[in-house]
Amino acid sequence: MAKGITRERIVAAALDLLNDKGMDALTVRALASRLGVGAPALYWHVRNKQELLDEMSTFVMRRVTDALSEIAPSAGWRDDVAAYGRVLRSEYLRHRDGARIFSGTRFSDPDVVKAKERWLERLTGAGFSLAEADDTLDLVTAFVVGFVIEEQERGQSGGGDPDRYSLAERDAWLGEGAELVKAAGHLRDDGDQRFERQLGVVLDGLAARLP
Amino acid sequence: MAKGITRERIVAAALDLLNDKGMDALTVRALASRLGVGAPALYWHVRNKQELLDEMSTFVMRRVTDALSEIAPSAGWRDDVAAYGRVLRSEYLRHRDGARIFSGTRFSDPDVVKAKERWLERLTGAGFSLAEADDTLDLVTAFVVGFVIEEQERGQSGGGDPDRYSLAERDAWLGEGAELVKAAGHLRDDGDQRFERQLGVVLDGLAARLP
DNA sequence: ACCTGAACACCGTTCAAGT
DNA sequence: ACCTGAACACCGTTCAAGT
Repeated sequence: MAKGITRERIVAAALDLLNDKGMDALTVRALASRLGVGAPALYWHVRNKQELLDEMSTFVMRRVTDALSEIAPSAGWRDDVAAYGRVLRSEYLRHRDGARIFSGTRFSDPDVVKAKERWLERLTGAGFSLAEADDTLDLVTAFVVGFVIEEQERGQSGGGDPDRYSLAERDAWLGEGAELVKAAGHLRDDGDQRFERQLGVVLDGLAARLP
Repeated sequence: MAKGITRERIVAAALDLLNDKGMDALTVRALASRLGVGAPALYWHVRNKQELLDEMSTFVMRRVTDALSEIAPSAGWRDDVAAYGRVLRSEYLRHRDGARIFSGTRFSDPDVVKAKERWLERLTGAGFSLAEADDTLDLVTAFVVGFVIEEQERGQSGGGDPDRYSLAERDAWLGEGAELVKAAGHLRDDGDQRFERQLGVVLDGLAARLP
């Protein structure tokens, strides 16, 4: 039943399965059964599991570039770069462990890479040299990836150690001699706010490079 | 022969194996045979594979904090934070896929977390509020993690597609309509230099938050 | 062209048994 | 206390065979 397996349906089901059960449970057999077929059936549409993972990455990155290209160029480079960072973060957040799994992966689709062109145009148009524009995108990407990896690790830490991040338990676990660490833990606010603040710092640094 | 397997020897051998053969080849059986014992022997010293991976993370992070505490406080916060970033990067670089594997992981040793205390002291002493100091360390950590993930992915891309990153092939693969992307690719310099430049941007942004 | 059934080599883990 | 041998359930992948 529900036949007509296609490459796209496989990728979509794989992303669903990843969100439901996590990376360890993303197995060829579980994926196949979710699609109502036997495991070997998938090998007709996909060379091997690695190719499936690559396809998933490409799908996610294509969503990123689609979302990015829907952003109308705004008043200045600062808002544009901020929007870039926010979109990248929110697309990573859609998928369990998205930043760790889908960052720094090679792309099997040239269009994904070519989407960078528009952003280099905007930034060089705003007064950045090409090298600076390239650095800018790299830097913001690196920050977002690192930020969301931490964020997702903390969020869905699931399973083994549920209240490692409960403040009281954490304070006790830290013991003596870490008063600032404890106090900082209690100050720690919402992920969105921390992201905006830290993104602001990066943008300030970039602004300092412009005439 | 060569008995006397201990927890530390297991972790060290696991890190060696990771560097030699990569994450996929880091299997309990391969690790055991490298230590001259059968696979079940490891389960006397370690509860399961996840605990082994946690122990590896803790080991790596302890090296980071050791390296960090050997840095004498310098003239100003800027050099201190720069040194923090450089040490974190170089320790990640010691291990294949180090940034992806060892970032954002939970720590099984309170001392590793407590090492943060010294850095919060330095930064608050330099005029940052506690919240700003916490943001500062988070931001630099996030940047380094994201940067090194990309760097290591590119570096040892090994296996399947060896010259995806050869410039000529890449230009051809990109096709038409991505002239800035191509030009930026040719401008791209050494990883150390890109790291220092981008770290400098982050530090400039942090400086803008100080009185 | 697309899928199944059976099989292969390998994996993490357990457990009785040895020393 | 520490390790082995044999076994279990599961994994990715292949391949002949079905339709």
